[in-house]
Amino acid sequence: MHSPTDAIDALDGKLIRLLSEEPRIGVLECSRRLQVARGTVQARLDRLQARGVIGGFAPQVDPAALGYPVTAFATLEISQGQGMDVRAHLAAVPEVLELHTITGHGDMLVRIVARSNADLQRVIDRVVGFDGIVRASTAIALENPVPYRVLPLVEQASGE
Amino acid sequence: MHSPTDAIDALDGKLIRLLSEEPRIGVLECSRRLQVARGTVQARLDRLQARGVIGGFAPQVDPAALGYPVTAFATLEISQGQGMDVRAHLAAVPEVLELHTITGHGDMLVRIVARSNADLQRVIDRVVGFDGIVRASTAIALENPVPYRVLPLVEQASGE
DNA sequence: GGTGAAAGGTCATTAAG
DNA sequence: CTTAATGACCTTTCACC
Repeated sequence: MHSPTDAIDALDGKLIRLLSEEPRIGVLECSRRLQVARGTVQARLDRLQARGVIGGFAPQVDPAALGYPVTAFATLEISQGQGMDVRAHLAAVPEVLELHTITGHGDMLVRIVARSNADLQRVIDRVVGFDGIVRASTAIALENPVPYRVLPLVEQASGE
Repeated sequence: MHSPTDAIDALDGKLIRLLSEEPRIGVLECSRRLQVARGTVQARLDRLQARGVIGGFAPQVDPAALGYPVTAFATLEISQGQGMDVRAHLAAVPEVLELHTITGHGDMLVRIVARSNADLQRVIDRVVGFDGIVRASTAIALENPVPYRVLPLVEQASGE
């Protein structure tokens, strides 16, 4: 980390956008489309990965296509001092895709998936069936008008 | 959607896990490690992508490394009939990474990021500054004990 | 820049449901 | 009989030195 606010420039932004839209193209093809030398692209990619801007190129798996079309968000109230145990418990549940601790009364926000609305009950029971979880409120996700995205942010950060 | 073959088998699961852990290895290397023919790996990959199980191989961008280390979740209450307008408005905000409609009183759940806690105020103002948004409550994400993951689900779905 | 190596495609054969 | 896996061959393309 060289500077505290290391920003990315326009070339970085274009590179990320290009790779996001057509991930299977290689370094050489990128250099052609961006009108820069291939070494430049290679260097930028290495730098972006070294700085953690690009985490990796893992395949994006869709839980719905795996047979888990139901998404829900659960807010959990945790009793004092039980946080770590609850984390370990939640991390052991495959249907727990994501867990954040949030501001509030020792609260956690959990993203869970299930095979059906009926199955969601089973998942919730498993999630909240643990000492230290005082209260839980669940909201089922109906639609997803804006699926997870980062590109608009990349373009803003790179000043395009 | 409810096709009888929407399950993945053990080979699919191992393939996804292998590609998730080491995305840089190619099809040929996968075939060697999994002890199957290269054509098999390619056929499985094509099938997984055709069925939507694997969405793509886009680079994973970390908003924090982009200069947006603050994550928050906002729950919005929408007045009747304004849903579509609100969606378009939220989709136009780069800091809005994700938007779900959820069960409740015409509610939406929004995942947003900001450059700092102070900057979060600006983002929230922009998010909620729109006719049709009746009320908003925001929770700042403090820690992320379980970052978004799908592998445990893949292993469960493939019966490993 | 040049070169060894992979990706991507097709094919016939074989195995299994 | 339908679907899938396999190994062989070929051409283009890329990654690495």
